[in-house]
Amino acid sequence: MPLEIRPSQALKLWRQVHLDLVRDHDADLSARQTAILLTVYLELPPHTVRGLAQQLGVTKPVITRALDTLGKLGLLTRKRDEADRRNVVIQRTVAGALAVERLADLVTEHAREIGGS
Amino acid sequence: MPLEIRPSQALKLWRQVHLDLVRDHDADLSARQTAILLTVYLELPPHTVRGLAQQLGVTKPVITRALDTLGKLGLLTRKRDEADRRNVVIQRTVAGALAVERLADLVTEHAREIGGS
DNA sequence: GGATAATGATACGGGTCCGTAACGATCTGG
DNA sequence: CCAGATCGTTACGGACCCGTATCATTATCC
Repeated sequence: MPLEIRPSQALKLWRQVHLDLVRDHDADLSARQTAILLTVYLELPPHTVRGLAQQLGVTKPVITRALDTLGKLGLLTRKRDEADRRNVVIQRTVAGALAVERLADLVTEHAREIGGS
Repeated sequence: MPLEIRPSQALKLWRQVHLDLVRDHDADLSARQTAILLTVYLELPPHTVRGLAQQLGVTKPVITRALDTLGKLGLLTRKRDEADRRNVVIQRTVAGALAVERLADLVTEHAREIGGS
């Protein structure tokens, strides 16, 4: 059973959630950073720099820098892979899980408000 | 009739759309820029710097700079208000309307894909 | 008309991010 | 064991954005 949503509703939803994110002084994440954050929290581990770069279609330094920022915000951490010490494994944090959960609530709540318009 | 969506679906939707935005090399807009763009295209004109600053809860230079960027991308333009020449009216553009429409399609399409999960 | 208020833009010092190119560390295979 | 491949990070010059304070322009009101 598909999720029914019309273009006009989609835009209202997108706008309202972004307004909330901005007004709550949640860090002003870019589209790239958001994509990385959600990929780490929704897809099965392990997550590596190279893997994320491939999934997003960007270069590795872009991922490294985004991880610097997201790490500074406490939304995730890095750990050396002991099996193959060339790799770095990106791990979730409590703060990151809370932020993602909060985003989910924001979206669902605004979706309910919008309703049939 | 409210728009039914569960938190897990909301997150999947949010991630998929952001992944598409990143992969298509659509300009990597921040949450603030997105909020401004959608406000201009969804709310009734006229839009001013001061009005947008109030709605987003940010200072005026933030709006000015965002308009610089969005203007450079061709997504909207500024025009002096002839009635009160202190004001600047933010106007929509064809390219901006297309980008917004494309975002709407992206959201609706991914919503359909996600369905009952 | 002249003081006051309001609007949007700009200056500033500091931080972040960009893409390209190079780098050190680590693994792999002959 | 050592050349080559692979991983993530860093260096670099340039562009953008931040928040605060200030600016020029325009309108208002006595």
